Amino acid sequence: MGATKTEHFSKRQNELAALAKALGHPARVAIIEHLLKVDSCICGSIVDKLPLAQPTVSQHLKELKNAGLITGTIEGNSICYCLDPKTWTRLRDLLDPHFTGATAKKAECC
Amino acid sequence: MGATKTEHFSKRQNELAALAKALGHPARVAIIEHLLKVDSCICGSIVDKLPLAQPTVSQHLKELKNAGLITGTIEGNSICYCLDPKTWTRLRDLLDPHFTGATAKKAECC
DNA sequence: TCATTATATCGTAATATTGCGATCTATAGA
DNA sequence: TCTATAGATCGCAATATTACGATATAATGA
Repeated sequence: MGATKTEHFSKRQNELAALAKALGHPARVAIIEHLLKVDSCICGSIVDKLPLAQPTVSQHLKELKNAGLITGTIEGNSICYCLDPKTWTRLRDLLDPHFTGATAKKAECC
Repeated sequence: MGATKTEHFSKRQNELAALAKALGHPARVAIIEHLLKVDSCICGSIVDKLPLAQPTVSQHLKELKNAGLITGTIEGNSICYCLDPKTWTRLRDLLDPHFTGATAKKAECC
């Protein structure tokens, strides 16, 4: 009780759920959108852009990294975070059948 | 503390996060995929397809409904759940710039 | 070497999620 | 009306997430 029963679901379902979960917080969405905007790799100045304390941002970055959505590379004194295109492609592929199937439905299915 | 500071983020960021969060559990992904598969509206037989008790499934359905990803219509004695194409279109639109931007990045950005 | 800067980690409090047994509600059918 | 069935809701226990102050780590520059 309380713990998600991941073992009862398929690898694919768990994979999609894990990626979606990583995006399931506005701070993490904001981080992603910031990385998109600055285009070049931004380092820890992400902290300045968010209304959260440094340890909290660090924790969110860690979760995004664990999910594979971003990478972090040591750049001298600081860390360079950027989006990982591989994982985003994967997420798109995982969601594509859902988008296609769901939007093909008639609005008043029931 | 412990409560997400949603008010500090944009409406768009919160909207995307809420949809992603709703998909952030394998059971809910499984429900969505089942609804996609049966194509016609399936009712409460979803419970039989999942390795979870009826109250738990009901709760997951509620969350998907709150997020707007599915609709539930009373059908005599039972309830007919189906995907809501509007919300799926919206989610695709919200994610599209991310996919486009992220996959356009060179792999070795750092 | 020592101070500074950048970031991660620890520890902890508040809150949210997950899961389910028990129970409630509402419709269907006898 | 009575009973059965489908779902929702309640209440609780276990666990996970969110947030942050304090502190640790590691590279930079004086």
